[in-house]
This record gives sequence, structure tokens and C-alpha cells, in this order.
Amino acid sequence: MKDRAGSAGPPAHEVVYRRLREMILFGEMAPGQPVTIQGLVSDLGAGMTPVREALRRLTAEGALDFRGNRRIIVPVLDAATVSELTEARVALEPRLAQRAAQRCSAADLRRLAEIDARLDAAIAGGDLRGYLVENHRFHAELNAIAAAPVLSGLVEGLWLRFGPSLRVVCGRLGTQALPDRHKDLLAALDAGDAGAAAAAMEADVVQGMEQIAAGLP
Amino acid sequence: MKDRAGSAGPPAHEVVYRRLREMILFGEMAPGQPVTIQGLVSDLGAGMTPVREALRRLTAEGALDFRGNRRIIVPVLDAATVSELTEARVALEPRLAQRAAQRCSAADLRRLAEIDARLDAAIAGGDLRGYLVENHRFHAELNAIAAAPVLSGLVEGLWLRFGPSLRVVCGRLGTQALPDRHKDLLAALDAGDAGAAAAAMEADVVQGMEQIAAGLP
DNA sequence: GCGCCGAGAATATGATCAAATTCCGCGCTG
DNA sequence: CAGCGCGGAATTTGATCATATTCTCGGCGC
Repeated sequence: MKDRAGSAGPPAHEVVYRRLREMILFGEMAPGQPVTIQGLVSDLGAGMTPVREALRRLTAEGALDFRGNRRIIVPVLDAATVSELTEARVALEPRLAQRAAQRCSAADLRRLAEIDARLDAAIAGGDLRGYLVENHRFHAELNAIAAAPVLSGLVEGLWLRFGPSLRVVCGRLGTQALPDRHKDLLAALDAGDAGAAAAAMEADVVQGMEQIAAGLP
Repeated sequence: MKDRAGSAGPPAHEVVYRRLREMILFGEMAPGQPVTIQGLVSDLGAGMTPVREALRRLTAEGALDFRGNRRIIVPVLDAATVSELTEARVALEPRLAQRAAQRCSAADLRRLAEIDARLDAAIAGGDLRGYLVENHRFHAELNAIAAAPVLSGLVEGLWLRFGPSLRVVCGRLGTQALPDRHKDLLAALDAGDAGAAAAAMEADVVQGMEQIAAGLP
């Protein structure tokens, strides 16, 4: 028996990888939490090999941390790492926003606005996970519009690194304290103003990362 | 029998990973070349599982390309990808040079100068692989001095992507045509001039990537 | 306090299964 | 009669699993 019955499409390691990625991005894993292969094998009902490969992939992206020789944990960010992540995001994401502003169609803009509306609803409803999901989706959609797979991939990797810590910070502050900086961004995209889009993105990035830095242990 | 007798240090998948990484960086793999698990198993004398995990890690970093569902090849760069890689490198590497300039000690500088001397020797001697190795080592050392593991890791991933193509371009042009832009960089580091170091790095990056872009099929 | 021992967890192996690619022969068409 | 396309079988290759081996960590005895 190799594949679960009928699901011949996506390989198991890919499925496990996506599942773990969501768990990391949307706060189902706490920083510092140890990640054991066998635990995931029983939790996800997958075999050992796919789990191992997914973990290897995630550690390669920095989403998980090889602690010592044989232990994997969800990374705990320190001030220096947050600073570096901020620097990297500031270096990359405004460029993506700039590209997106130059390529954004009316349909793209409408889709972004819809996501942002759901994001507002999540904030209003105190739905933390919904906020994290829609916020990520907003940025992912923007990156898709930018049509820059290399840059987008780098940024996605960065998001994986601070996902767990972002969840902790937001959980502590509550969704009411979460600002929505996307309005400036949408306006800039609507106007096709690449410079303004980049500036708005930088503000969003810096503001978000400062929140994480402020919530460090 | 699992480990080679007595060598308990590095796990097999790590060894395989490092070996493949060198093969990619220093031109032992041609762009477009298919990479098969079984081929590597017999070539490297390793087991199947370590090879699989190393490949998964490299594909996660973009160093190898999942073509279709079942085929892995060394990536073939197109103009858009080179453009993106250039943009990413320009966004990141000058910042690392800047950091390095602020932290560079006399011993660091001496080490860099030694590497650069070997690089010059490789150019003079027509030693292509030596050029690639020392050029990479120069930048790796600089990144280590910058003490920014996140940024350095991102940049290392970018180098893996254009390694094979760089090799092709250099092989076509010959080592005599390879410029050495590191002198400006060393001077800036010696002077502790962070801005000049960043500018020199940007020039080096742009020049190198233009060479790759010019050599595209 | 230090070293030894056992339990648990991770690594590595090889076998095995499924899918895709390739290749070859057959029939069809010009 | 020769060239071309197509269908299926064989081979190649990737994915998964069960298991053996080794390493690490924690407790226990000296």
C-alpha cells in the first residue's frame, strides 16, 4: 500500500509540507515547541518518510530549527533575528509592491479589496486565525500579482520564520489592537503609483515587525 | 551497517547535501541536466534516503527544479529569472557588505585579501574551478563577517540558483575575461566606509549578473 | 558528584509498489 | 513501398514503508 486509496494526485510529502506550513503560518505551533517526527506521524496519520522530507524542507527554509543534532523545534526569535528579518523584508517586499503596482489589473484590485474586507471582518469579530489567514493571503495575492516567483519565494520563507511569533504577539494584544495598513496600499495600487505602493508596503512591514520585536520575551 | 565505522560526526544526508551543493556551485552540474536519485545513489555511494532528503532540501532552496511530477533537473535560467535574481542580490548583498564594513577586523581583512590573492592566481592560471571556488569563498567570508545569518542564508540560496549558469558563462568566456571587482570592496572595508562597500558590492553583483544574462541561450 | 544503563527517538537501509517515460512493432496513409 | 502515428509493454524512476541500528537524554547506583 503506497498511496491512501484514491488520492493519487499530490504526493504525501507535499501534503504534509503544506499542512505543516499552514500550522506554522497560522499559529498552530508555538515558538520553542519541540517537533518530533513520530508525533507528526501519529498526528497527521502519514508515514515517517514523508514527514521527514517535509521537515527537511521546512528546516531548509528556516521555518523550523535544527536544535543540536537530533532535535527540531519551532524557532524562538531573538532581537537580532527580528532585526534581520525586518531588514530582509524591507529590502524585498517594497520591490514586490512596486512591481505589483505596475501590473495590477482591475480584477486583481477587486480581489485584493475582497480579501481586505474579510480581514476587516476578522478583526472586528475577534477572529485571530482569520486575521492571520487573510493577512497572509493579502500579501500572497500581492506577490502573485507582482509575477516575481523568486522574490515571492524568498518573502514566503521569511513569513514562515516569524509566523509562530506573530501569532503569539497577536494573541497577547488581541485583534482590536491590530491595525490595517492595507488601505494606503490599495489606494496606491489603484492609482498605479509604484513609489507610493512601495512606501506603504515598507510602512506595513516595519510596523508589523516592530510589533513582533516589542512582544519578544 | 548504517554509518561508516567510527565516523559518527556528520549525518549522511548532510554530507550528501554539502557535496551536491558544491557540485552545483562549482560547475559540476550543467543547466538542464536531469538529476536522478538512483544516479546519485550509485555515484556518491550513499543510501537512497539521505539522497532524497538532500534533494528535497536543495529543491526547497531553488537550487534544483522539480520539473513536472517526477523529474528533477538543474535549473535553466531565463532572462526574467536572471533579472529577478539580480534584483534580489542588489537588494540584499550591499546590505551585507555594509554590515561587514562596520564589523570588519584587521584579521578579517587579511583573510579576505588572502582569498582574493588566490582568486587572482586562479584567473592568471586559467583555473576556472579555482576561480569559482575562491570567488564564492570571498563572498561567503564577507557574509560571515557581516554576522547576519538570515540575510547570508538568503544570499547563499541565490548563489545556488545561478551557480551552474555562471559556470557555463565563465567556461565560454575563459578566465582571462573575468574581472576582479573585489579591490574596491577591500579598500572600502579597510577604510570602514560602509557606503562605499555597499556601492562596490552592488557594482560587483550587477556586473556578474549582466555577464550571466549576456550568456543566456 | 560522576559514570553507567535503559528507554525513546532519529537516521539509514533496502525492499516493494506505482507511475511515467520510452521504445518497439504494427497498422494506416500517401 | 516507405514514412508516420499510435498503442502497449518493458524499463526506468520516484514514493512509501517496515525495520534495523545508533545516538541522545534522563534516571539510577556507586
